Amino acid sequence: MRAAPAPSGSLHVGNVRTFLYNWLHARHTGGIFVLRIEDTDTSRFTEEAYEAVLEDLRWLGLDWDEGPEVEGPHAPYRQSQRTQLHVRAAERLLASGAAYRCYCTKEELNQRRAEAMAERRRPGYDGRCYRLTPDQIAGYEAEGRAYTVRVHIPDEGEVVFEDLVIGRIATQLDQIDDFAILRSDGAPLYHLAVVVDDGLMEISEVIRGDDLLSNTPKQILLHATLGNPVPSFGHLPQVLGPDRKPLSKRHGSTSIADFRETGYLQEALVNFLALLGWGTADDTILSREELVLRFDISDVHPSPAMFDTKKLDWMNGEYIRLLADEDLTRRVIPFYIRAGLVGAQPTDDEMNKIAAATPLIKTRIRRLDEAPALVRGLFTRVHLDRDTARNALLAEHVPDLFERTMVQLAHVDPWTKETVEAALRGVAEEMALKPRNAFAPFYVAVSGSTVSAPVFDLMTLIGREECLLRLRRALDLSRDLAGTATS
RNA sequence: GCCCCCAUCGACCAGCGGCCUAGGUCACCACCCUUUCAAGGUGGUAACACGGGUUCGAAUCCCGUUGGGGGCACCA
Repeated sequence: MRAAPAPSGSLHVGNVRTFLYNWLHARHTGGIFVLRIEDTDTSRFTEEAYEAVLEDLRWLGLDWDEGPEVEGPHAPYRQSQRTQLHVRAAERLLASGAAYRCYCTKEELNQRRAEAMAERRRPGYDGRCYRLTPDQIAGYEAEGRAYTVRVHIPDEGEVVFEDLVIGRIATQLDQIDDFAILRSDGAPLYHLAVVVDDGLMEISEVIRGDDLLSNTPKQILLHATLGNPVPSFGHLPQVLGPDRKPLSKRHGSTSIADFRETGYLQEALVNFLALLGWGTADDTILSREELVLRFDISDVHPSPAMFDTKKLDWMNGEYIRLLADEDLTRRVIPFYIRAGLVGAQPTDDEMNKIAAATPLIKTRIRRLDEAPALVRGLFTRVHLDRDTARNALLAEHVPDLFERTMVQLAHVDPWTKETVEAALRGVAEEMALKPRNAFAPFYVAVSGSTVSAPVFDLMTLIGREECLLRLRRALDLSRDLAGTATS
C-alpha cells in the first residue's frame, strides 16, 4: 500500500488531519508513506511555505518514507519539478486520440458558460472542438490560434468506485464534461498532474478531502486512459468551525505553527485530530502507538466533524500532566522567555526557580502559554493593581494578619515550605480566621493575583527578605486603602 | 439550474436488525476534597432531524421531505 498526501499550501487543522489519516493508514497497514508537495500554485506556495510545511510535519512527528529530503525511487517529489512528465502524458493522450485540441478562447467559454447558466443548463464545456472538421482545425492552426488540450469523455456509461470511507459512488458519464488537462500556455492542469504523479509513484491509496469527491470520476477515467492501475480512494469530510461552516481563516488561526506557539503539545494535537472523524467506543487518550494499532480507514465517519477547541484544551492539559517534570520544564522555558520573566539565557538561579515551579503549574495549565502568569511573582515584584488590592486587602483583619505573620516569618528557621506554612497557619489559627480569609491576602501580596501557584511555595522560593518586603508593601497599601475608604 | 455527499446528547465518538431503559469523552450543573486557581473524586442534565415503508422486531435496511456541505474552471 502506498499513500501520498500532497499539501498544496501551509499546514492547518484541515489538511493536517488529512495528512494524519494518511499516515495512520500507512503505518497501520505497514505501507509506504510518500510525501509529495503540490507547489505549482506559486501564489500560495512560496519557498518559505515549503520550509514551514516540512517543519510542521517534523514537529508533529509525521515522518515520510519517500519525499523531500529523504528522497526515493520516484523523485522529484515536488510537483513543480515534474511538469515535463505531465506534458509528455498529455501528448501521449493527444496522439492516441483520447484527448484533443480545443481552440475556444477564454472569452468564448465564459460567454457560453453564462448562456448555459441563464438557460439553466450545466455550465461545463460543451465539447464543440471535439466535433471540429479537419478543415476547421487547419483553419485555426493557420491562424496560429492557441489551444488547450481536453480529454474526451463519452456520454454513455458510468464510473463506479468503492470509496474507502463513504462507500459505493456511481457517476453517470453525461455528468462529466471534456475537461482541460493542458492550458493554452502548455502548463499541465491539476487533474492531469495528480493522476500522472499518482501513477508514476505507484500510489495505491488516495486519501484526501471530500471536496475532491465529485472530481474523482474524472481522475479515474484519466488513470484508465493512461493505462494506470486505478488506486483506491477515500474521501474525508470537511472539518467544521464552531458555526458549522467549513473551517477557514474566518474562524481565527488554524495554522499548526500557531498551535505550537500557543503552547499545544504535538502529542495532544495528534491525538485530538485523530479523533476528529474517527474514534473508539471507550478510550479517548490514545498514544501514537495505540492510534496506529487501532486506526482503520473504513471506520472513519462519513459526516463532517466540528473542531472543538475546548476539548483540545482539555486534552492538552491531560498530556501536560502526563509529562515528566524535566520534560515539562524544558518545554515551558521558551514561554517564560517570551513572557519576559527571564532572559534569553536564564541564570542558574532562574533555572532553579523554573524547575521548582514546574510541579506547581502542572495541574494548573492547559496550554504552555498559561504558565508564566501563574509564576510571575517568582521572578518579578509584580505590580499590585488597586482593584485587586481593594478586593483582597481591604478587609479589617488584614493589617493585623500581615503584621503578626511578618513577626513570625522573621524568626522562621530553617526557611522551608513546611516552616513557612506552619507560621501562616499558626497566625490563622491564633486569629481564628477561615482559610479563605487567612490566605487570600498573601496570594495578592506575593503574586499580585488570587489566581496563582500555591502561595506557600512561592513564599518559600522567593526567600525571606523578598517575602517580608512584599508583605510590607502590601501592608502599606492596605492601610492606605483603608484610609481612603473611611475618609 | 444539474449532479454528488452527509444527518445519534451543545461538541467528538460508540452503535453495523434484538444485548438500547441508547454507552464513553469534552463542555455544563451539583456535591466532596482544598491555602487561591486548578487537578482529582462522586453524581446529574442532555440525542437517534421529520414522514412513510420493509421486518415478529429499526438508531441501525429502503424511499421521500427538510436541513447542511461539496462539485459542475485554461484554480488546486
